[in-house]
Amino acid sequence: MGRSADLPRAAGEYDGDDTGCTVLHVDMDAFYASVEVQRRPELRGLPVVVGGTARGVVLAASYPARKYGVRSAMPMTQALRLCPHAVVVSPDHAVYSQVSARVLAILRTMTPLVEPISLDEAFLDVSGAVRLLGRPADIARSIRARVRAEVELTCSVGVAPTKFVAKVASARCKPDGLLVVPRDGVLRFLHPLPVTALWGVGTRTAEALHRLGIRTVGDLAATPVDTLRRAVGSAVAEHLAALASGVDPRPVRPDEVEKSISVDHTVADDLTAEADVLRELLRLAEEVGRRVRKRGFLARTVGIKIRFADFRTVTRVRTLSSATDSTADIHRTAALLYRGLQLDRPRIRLVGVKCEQLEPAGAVAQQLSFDDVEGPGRAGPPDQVLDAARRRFGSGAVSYATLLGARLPSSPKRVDGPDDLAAGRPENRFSTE
DNA sequence: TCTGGGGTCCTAGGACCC
DNA sequence: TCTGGGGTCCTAGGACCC
Repeated sequence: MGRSADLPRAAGEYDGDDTGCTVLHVDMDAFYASVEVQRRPELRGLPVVVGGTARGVVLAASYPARKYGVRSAMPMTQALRLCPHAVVVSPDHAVYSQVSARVLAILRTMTPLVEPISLDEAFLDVSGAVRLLGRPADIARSIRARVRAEVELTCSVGVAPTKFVAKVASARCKPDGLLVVPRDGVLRFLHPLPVTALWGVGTRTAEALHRLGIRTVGDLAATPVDTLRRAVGSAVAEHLAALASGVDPRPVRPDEVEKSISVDHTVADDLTAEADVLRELLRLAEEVGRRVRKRGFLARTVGIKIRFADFRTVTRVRTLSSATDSTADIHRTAALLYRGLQLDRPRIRLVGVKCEQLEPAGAVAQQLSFDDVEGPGRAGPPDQVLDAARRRFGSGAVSYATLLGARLPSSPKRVDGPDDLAAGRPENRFSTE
């Protein structure tokens, strides 16, 4: 999403010689904004900013908007100060996913070795495709032409011997560009770049490096690793030293398995009452549980995240005695962790729920007991019924009565009592709207 | 200026076992 | 009676990426 450092444009600098290149990095240009312009052609040429609420950040900015200094991840309020006449569009992830799938389908006709990084970015290992499809640079040109013709969007492609260099190359030729960095041009290409171009150098690490007088990738390459270790820790030091000398052994991995599933939400108005927080935790637990079940996982660890009005953030996790995919288990654990914080009159802006230590549901030995014939922690029929109803009737079709209560405050005589409401306890009953 | 939501990886301390 | 070092698991926080 163009989050890397703003690098000077250098299209064509090394175009042509693709000796030693096996990796392509394909990056859609201003992806969400471009999709919105495509859906509404009257927006073409206008500053378009895709972003959520007043408390949100910019998810994508069209190139006309970038002329005003608007960037991804910038607070929405700041973006609108820079560009007051920007057209603000709410994100529509379902549509972006569909467009992304069409792009990925094109990439997979080139090679099965496609590693998606996000909806708008992917790496390709084309080392096995050259005999069939031609040189890496030709494959890159072919991808750009087909994405333009079939999806009617532009992308930029970096071609290089490693993932990291391919990624920097695509950032350097945006928008609508192609940049090839041959093996013997890697150091010449990397060393003049600012250290912030390195993968793994954010605000903090950049500060630490600047204190050592390191400003460019070349400076970093010339610094002893021991010096780096003292400044940024050994793992980061070794990682950066390798990247700066052009070494990046990470292969393109087409099938990464996720290690955690989480949902968090910044509320429009800070929460103060425990009942409201617990109700939000239930809503999030439902969502996380549904996704864990959809992926066929069981989770051994459940965690919460709480961010206060002053942006201080705390996390708590608990490892369960047996893995679970049940909304009730997830919510019960989340509520326990929240109560354990013993907060005194908190003002909370963000609440999150996370499942970790995921295991394939089939591979986990379920310990059966006599009074729990479904197996401890396993989703009982209610979760599955809810999941099925949502698939069939839409995500808003069914919900826990406690959550409905939040939307229907005046509903008369409900099935769950005020105690349940206060506790935000998931009842196994559900309602259909 | 006032900071989303989805993730990954690293560090460091403490518990516990051998 | 006092004390060692290594390995693994758990937890909290932080940096970073898209």
